[in-house]
Amino acid sequence: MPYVMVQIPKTPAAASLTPRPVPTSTDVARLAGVSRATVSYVLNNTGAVRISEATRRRVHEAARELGYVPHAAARSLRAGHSRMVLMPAPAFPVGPLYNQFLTELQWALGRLDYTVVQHGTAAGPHDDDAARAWAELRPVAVLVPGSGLGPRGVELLKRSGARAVVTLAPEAVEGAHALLMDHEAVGHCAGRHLHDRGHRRIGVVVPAEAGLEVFSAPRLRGVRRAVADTDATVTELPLAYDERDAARLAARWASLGLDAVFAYNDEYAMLLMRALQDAGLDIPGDAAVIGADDLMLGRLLRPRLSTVHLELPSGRDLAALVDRAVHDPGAPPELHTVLGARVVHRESS
Amino acid sequence: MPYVMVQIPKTPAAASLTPRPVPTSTDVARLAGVSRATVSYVLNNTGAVRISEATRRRVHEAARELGYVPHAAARSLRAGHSRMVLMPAPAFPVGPLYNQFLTELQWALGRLDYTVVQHGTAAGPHDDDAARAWAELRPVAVLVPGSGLGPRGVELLKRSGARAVVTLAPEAVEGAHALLMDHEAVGHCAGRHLHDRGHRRIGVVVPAEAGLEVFSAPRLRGVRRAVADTDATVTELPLAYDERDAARLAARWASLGLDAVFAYNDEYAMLLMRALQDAGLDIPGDAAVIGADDLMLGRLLRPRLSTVHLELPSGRDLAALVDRAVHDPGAPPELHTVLGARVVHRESS
DNA sequence: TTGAAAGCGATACCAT
DNA sequence: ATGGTATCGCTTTCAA
Repeated sequence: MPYVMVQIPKTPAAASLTPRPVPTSTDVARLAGVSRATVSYVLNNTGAVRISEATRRRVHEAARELGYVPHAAARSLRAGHSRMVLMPAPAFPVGPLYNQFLTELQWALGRLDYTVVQHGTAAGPHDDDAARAWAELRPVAVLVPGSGLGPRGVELLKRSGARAVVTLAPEAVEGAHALLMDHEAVGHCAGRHLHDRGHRRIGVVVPAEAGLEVFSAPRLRGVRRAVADTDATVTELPLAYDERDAARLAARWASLGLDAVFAYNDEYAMLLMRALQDAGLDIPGDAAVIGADDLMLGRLLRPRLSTVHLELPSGRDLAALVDRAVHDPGAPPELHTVLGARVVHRESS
Repeated sequence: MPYVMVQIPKTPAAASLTPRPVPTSTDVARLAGVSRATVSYVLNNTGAVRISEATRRRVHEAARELGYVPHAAARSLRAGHSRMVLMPAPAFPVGPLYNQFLTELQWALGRLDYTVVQHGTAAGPHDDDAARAWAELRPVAVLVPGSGLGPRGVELLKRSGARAVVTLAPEAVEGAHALLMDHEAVGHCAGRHLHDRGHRRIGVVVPAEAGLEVFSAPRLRGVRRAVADTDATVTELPLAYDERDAARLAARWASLGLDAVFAYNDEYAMLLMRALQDAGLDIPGDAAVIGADDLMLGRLLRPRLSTVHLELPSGRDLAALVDRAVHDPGAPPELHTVLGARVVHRESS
């Protein structure tokens, strides 16, 4: 590590030679002079059993003194279930929109007394190994962002005790609840908007970055669908998220003969718009530009960036869905369409 | 939920009336006609014990047929340890920089065979409850972003078996390894840059958004320190991340009598710069602006945004630190300074 | 009001 | 080469 490094001077070297074993409820019981059962009763406030105030105090005291913390694994092993909601880390780079959604969701599930846990192992395409890794933790519910989980994975999770499996992706998976993020609708919106405003030769930015095809492909399809049966054409425009590639694209803009572009999202839109302007093109005169995600960013550009505003489900609603599903695992999968897409027309289109 | 909803038509209603219990190693043993011990040997490829090829096949077969997945809780209970690295969700809104760092880190730890788990419960300021919640999971290591964990929390985690506690914050915590993100250095950089270029009345944006004080306070201090013993003044400028507030600030700009501003980061810088431009001010003539984080965004603005480039530790390095610490829990805490900060001078300052 | 003991699922030692 | 069994930490039923 190429950084300054300092050893803390004062270090009681002897302290950790024999690291004390982690205190268990047995230790607490011994110190308090009661049985393990009593410890459990006191610390869990078991209603059905009455324990004298004096004993309670002694137990709490002992627990505090030892720094006792119950062992979640042992507990859920005994209980036969946990309240862990597992969420694999998304396989795609997440934007601010999605991030806020995640935060909200975690908070909402926390309020419902679930423990939210993001598992570092993402799902490859139809990857049963990933599903198995998640299943080992015996979560009560699994929330999978993006594709990558197949029907077999869902079955595996359910057979491992997951009472609810929810996917958050463009397409539903057999057996799982689905929050359908209809990215085709996003493209469709944008495409129709551009067509309505008289544009006929439409470019669609497709990010070169890996992991984004999940979103970019349906968005492209959406544009195609929007102008099908018209005289408009749709041209795919691969673009990496860096200035050089944007400049290159801008340089050959004239030769492409396009009059409008749906730039995948606001960030790519900004990148491309800047490159086009630097190449001397007028926005929207020479080329209309529209992004997506409705980031603050777009409002600050000149001309102000038109965009497709996306409405993600609220964390509270999704948390409620999970809770419902956990309570009634037998219920048939719910399929929700959760991407409200609408054009916010500003000045760039 | 205000969205289209569809019930999947085909639902074998009877299938889940009595949800089959989750298969255990006992079930596998029974089906394969062997003992649980043998099952364990086979599935874990135990080297010390030799099992006939025929038996192995039968066991694997049975496991596959039942969809058997080992129970992580039971396993780690028996083993007395796990390879879970726990990371509380950061309490502050994370930017793209930090996000990429996290992704890289997860990947690197995964390569070292750790299971990375993000716990939804963030730490309040010196909140022992949060620490307790994490300790219940008996992680082998805990990685805490931001402040919020006190020495007591560290002690609690260690007494619960955590072999490494690493904080990622501006200040070290007694007993824990620390990756010191020296945000004061960021402010110092920016402050000195502005001063060197002849600016004397310096404003410093302090985001109004909650959770950001952890970063904004030391950055402000850094600027103050940079111009201490000079004739320059430093003015604190509270700013919410929205256009209205930025416009308000821009409107009273003249009355503030400032000639330069360190805008906390590139996003706030863009917001403010736009507002100032809209108010008719020339950048950098009437007001020099510098941001931080060196986002792509800044290069696309006109004038191009000067910024403080931050060098975060590589995920691989941090993963290595964690691994080292896990192997030698007795070692004294390492203190690393991990924010390489340097000014990238462009056109806005 | 409290304690003894069974059992959750997986593993590893010690027999056979 | 395989099986019996004690054990990890905790909860809960049943007895006292």
